[in-house]
Amino acid sequence: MSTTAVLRRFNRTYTQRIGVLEESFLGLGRPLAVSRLLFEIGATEQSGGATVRDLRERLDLDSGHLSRMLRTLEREGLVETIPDPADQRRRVARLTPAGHTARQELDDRSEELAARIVAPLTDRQRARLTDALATADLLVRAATVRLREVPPDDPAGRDALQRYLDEIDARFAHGYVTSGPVATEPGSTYVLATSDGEPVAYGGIRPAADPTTIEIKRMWVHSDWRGAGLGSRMLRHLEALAAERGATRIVLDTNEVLEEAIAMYDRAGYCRVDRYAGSDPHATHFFEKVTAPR
Amino acid sequence: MSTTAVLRRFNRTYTQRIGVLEESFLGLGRPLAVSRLLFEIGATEQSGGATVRDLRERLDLDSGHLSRMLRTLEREGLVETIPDPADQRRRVARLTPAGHTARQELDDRSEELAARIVAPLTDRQRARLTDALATADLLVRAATVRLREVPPDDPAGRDALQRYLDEIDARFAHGYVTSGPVATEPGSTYVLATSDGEPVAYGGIRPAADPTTIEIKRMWVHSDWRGAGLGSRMLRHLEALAAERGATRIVLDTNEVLEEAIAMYDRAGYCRVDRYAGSDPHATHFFEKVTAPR
DNA sequence: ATATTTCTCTGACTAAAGTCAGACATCGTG
DNA sequence: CACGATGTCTGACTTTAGTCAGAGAAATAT
Repeated sequence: MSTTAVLRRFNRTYTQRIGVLEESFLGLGRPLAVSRLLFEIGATEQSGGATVRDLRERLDLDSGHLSRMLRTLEREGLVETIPDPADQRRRVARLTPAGHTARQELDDRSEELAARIVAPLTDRQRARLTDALATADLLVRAATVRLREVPPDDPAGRDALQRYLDEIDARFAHGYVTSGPVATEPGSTYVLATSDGEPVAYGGIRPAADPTTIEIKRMWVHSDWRGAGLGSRMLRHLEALAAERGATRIVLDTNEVLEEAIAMYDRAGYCRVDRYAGSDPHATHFFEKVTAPR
Repeated sequence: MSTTAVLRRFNRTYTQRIGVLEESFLGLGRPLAVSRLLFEIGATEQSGGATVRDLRERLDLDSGHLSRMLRTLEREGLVETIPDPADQRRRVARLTPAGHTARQELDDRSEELAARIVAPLTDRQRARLTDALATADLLVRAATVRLREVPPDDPAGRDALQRYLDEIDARFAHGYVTSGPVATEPGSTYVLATSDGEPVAYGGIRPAADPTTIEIKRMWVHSDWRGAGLGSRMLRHLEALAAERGATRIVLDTNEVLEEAIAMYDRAGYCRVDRYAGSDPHATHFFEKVTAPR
């Protein structure tokens, strides 16, 4: 069966068998959406609560609708909203002690529901299901990652860049001298991949000396996401951008400590070349790929 | 990570990433539930349409609610309902030509959505996802199969019984003499497992001569469902019923052609014994299991 | 033939979800 | 400090969902 057929069949099974159960199980007197909201607020607690805007985006709700649900939860004494000290227009929602209790209850119910669903399975089946769902989870997440261009000084991009540097630093036995944030170069473009708003991959292109050559810079994939094909997807995306800009040759450099990256470049059809002009002084491996002129 | 944790995480991923997409994609002006209904009616077309009762069960809807949705579809000219010739109280719903078109459109959209979801994946990833979802589908279905007691003359039970006999017949090289429907024996209980209303497993118990012994009869698992652990689940269920009725010993017989069944009984702790009184004349293998008295 | 059960339908609701316009406060910028 | 942008809220809806009682027709049991 084709992937789409399997996906569609699974979707039917899933919504029918599990979606339905969920609603009847997690209601607890409240409408399901309100329960979900309570849950979501709780999920952001350690970072000091969520702003209304965050919640709206995460749950994809209308502003009026969300506001009303927040009032409902406040009336029940489960949530309190206070103005964000950093910006008084914003309001952050936080759970009250009673809210924590209610959320814990929800969590318990959810756990119980999951336990009930898998209860009829044998240990071996349960292990197979765990495996299958973990794989599916990773791949569905990977498939729905969003790539978008960001300015070089975008905070999420900066964050990704910092992690990239940290990792080289941590892996680099000889102590890597962080070169600090790069200045914006004309013609360079950076792309950020996010999942649930979290940066999961980053990379960019910049023109090289030769006008038909473009250099790929600062490719990074979040460590939790290695092996999900995100690296090659980002690479293909950047190659497409380079092609749009008329490049027929792509170069890039990397450091020997980034073994997975090197393997990926090999797989993606890059050839090892000598150090090229303009490469990073700390780089140890150099690649190029010549693409057919359009 | 535990199975429940993986299941819950997957559930979040799935509803957030795919559930949401689905609604925006498959609405097409109609409320989603109406679209689903249209789809479901179409799915039963080759068998001459679905009765209202069938639809109600499959979609788990209130009678009034469903009736109104059917009127909506009729008003749009997509569906027509006619009294069931076999039973004039029932009504069967069928798609009109326009309904077929609308359903096809839905189907296309659904296919397109699925294709879009998997588009960013590489071939290898797609294959992994297909695998994982097919496994998860089977296991989720298996986990949510419903077991219920049925009277010996329940039509679904009869159907299951017939398939059981057919299969022995087909496999039995020497030509099996079908013994016809068994008369209801006092104290016997039959259990039917259904998935989407389809019988997928069947079995029953009946008291043996010895009052502390109960015999398990007519265990059958749908061929599509072998290997999903349904057989052992049914077996455990019947054993529990037998225990409730005070049995401390369970016997059963089967035919050598049903190899998987024999393997299952071995795995489930049954010992091979000699032919016992009251066993089926065509049976070739006999088992017993002594359970601790309560 | 009468009573009972089964099946679908309508009426009359309540609850939840989702929309849209605009009020009001606050922030950043020139 | 005026001005546009941003962020949240309320009011005033419309649409879907979901419930429940009971009417009326047809089948089945007594």
